[in-house]
Amino acid sequence: MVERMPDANLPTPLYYQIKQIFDEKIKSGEWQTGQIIPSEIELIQKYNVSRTTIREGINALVKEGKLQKKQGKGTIVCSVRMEERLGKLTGFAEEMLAKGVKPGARLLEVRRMIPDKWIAEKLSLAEDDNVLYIKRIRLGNEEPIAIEHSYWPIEIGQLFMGKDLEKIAFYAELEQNGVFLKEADEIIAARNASREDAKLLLIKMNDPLLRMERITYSTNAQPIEFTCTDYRSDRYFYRVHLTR
Amino acid sequence: MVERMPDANLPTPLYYQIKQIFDEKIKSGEWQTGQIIPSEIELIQKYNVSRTTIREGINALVKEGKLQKKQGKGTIVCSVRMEERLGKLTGFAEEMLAKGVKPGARLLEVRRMIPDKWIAEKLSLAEDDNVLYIKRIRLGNEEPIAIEHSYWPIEIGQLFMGKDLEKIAFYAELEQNGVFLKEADEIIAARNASREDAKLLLIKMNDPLLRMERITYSTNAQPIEFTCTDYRSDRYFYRVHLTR
DNA sequence: AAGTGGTCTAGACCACTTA
DNA sequence: AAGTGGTCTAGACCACTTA
Repeated sequence: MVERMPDANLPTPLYYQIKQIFDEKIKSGEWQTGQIIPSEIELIQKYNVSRTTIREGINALVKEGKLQKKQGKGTIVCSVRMEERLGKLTGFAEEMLAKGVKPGARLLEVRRMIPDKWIAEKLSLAEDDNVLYIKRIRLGNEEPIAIEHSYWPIEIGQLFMGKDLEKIAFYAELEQNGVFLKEADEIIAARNASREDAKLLLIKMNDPLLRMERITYSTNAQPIEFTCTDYRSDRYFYRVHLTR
Repeated sequence: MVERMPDANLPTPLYYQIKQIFDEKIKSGEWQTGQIIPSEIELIQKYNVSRTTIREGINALVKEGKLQKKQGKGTIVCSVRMEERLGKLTGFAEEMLAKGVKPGARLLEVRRMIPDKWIAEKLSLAEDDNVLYIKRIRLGNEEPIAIEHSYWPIEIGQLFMGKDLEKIAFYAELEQNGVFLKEADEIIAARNASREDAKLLLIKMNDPLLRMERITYSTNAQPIEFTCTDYRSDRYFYRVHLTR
C-alpha cells in the first residue's frame, strides 16, 4: 500500500492534510496508543514540509485530545477516553462506531425543496432559497434506532449529489470538500411516536421518543445543517458531562 | 501610566507575556467587547516581536474564547456569550432564574432509608449505608414542571435537616457548608408518564416525559447526589452546545 | 552528548473583506 | 487597491529527557 502524502496543489491546507494523515494512522492502529510517534525532524523529512506545518497538524490533534506532547521525550498517542467524546460534535456513524455498534442507514426520501419558514430561519436562508431534504432511518447493528430528517442549504447539499446516501457519513464528506464544522447547538426533548414513526421504528404508537434538533455551524459561522432526529428511547439515551 | 512591555529576559515566554498583556487590556476595558484590536502588523511593531509570537499570544486567548479572528477583517474581543452557561453544572432554581422564571418546589416526601442496590452503586456506598431521599415537585411560575427524586449520602443529607425543603437551593446550601461541587454526569432519556406522574404533573397518562439522571461529584471526587428528574416535555427541553 | 519538543525570528505568498 | 488574518518556509537557540 502506498503511503498517503500531502499535496500542495490541493485546496486543503498542508497542515490539515498532515493532521488527517496522522489521524488515520491513529485510527488504523499504525500509531498505537501510548506509543511515541516519529519526531518532528523525522516527519519534516518524510513529508517534506516545514516544522511549522508539522507542528500545526500535530497541535490540531492535541486539541482533540488524540496526541500529547512531552518536551524532551516526544509526542505520544493518547487513549481516547469515553468522556472526551462528550460535548464533541460527532455524527451518528462516528458515535455508533465508538460504542462498537455497526452503523447504517436506510434512505426514505431525498428532495430539493423550499423549506418551511421555521427551517429557513434556523439555516439563516432567504424565503426562496432551496434546501436538500434527506429522510433516513438510522440503523445500529441492522436494527432501527432513529428517524432522521436533515435539511442542507443547497450549496452544501450539492456535495452529496451522486453519493450513496445509505453509506455516506455527512460530516466526513463535508470535511473532504473543505467545509469544516465548528460547533452545533442542540435541543433535546421528549415526544410520543406517531403512527408512522412507530411503523418505521418497529415500536408501538405513543411509545416515547427522544427528539434531538441540531443546528451545525461551519468554521466560517454559516449554518450548514438542520437535523431533527427521533430516537427509540429503549435503544438510545443521551449523555452529558457538566462542570461547575 | 506606563505601557507594559514584554521582556525577553524574563523566564516567561514572550508569547505568554503578550497573552497576559492582551488579557489585561480586555479586562481593563481598554479593548472593548466587539471592538477590533490592532492588526498583527501593528502589534509586531508596537511590541517589537515576531508575527509568530503575536499570533501565539492571540491564539491562546482565542482558545479561551476571549478573542475571535476573522480573516480579512481583524481580531475582535468576544462578549461572554450565553452559551458559556451550557455545560455548566447548575441547579433547577439557578436555571429557572436565568430564564426569568420563578422557581419553586412542593415537598412530597422526606425519608432516611437504605437505598436500592443500583442507587447505592451510583453513590459508591456500602450495602447498609443510609441515604436521605427527597421527593419534590419542581415549579416554574407556580406551575408543575418536573418530579424530582434525589438521594444524598446521609452525611450530606444531614446538612439539609431542619431546613425548609420547599425553599432550599441544594447546591447553594452545600457550598455554604464547605461541600464544593466539581462536576456531574447526566443521562437524558424519554419515557411515558405513569398514572401517578400524570396526576402530579397535571398531564395525561403516557404523555412524554424527559428523564434526567444526574450523579454529582464534589471537589474531592466523592459522589454526593443521585437525582432522577422527570420533566413535562411541553414545559422543558434540554439545550446542549457541542464543538468539533 | 544527543535527541526531543518549546520558543522565536524574518520573510513570503494567499484568501478574504472593505473601500 | 489596500489591509486583514491564513498558511508556509528556513533557520536559530533553548529547556527538558534519556543514555
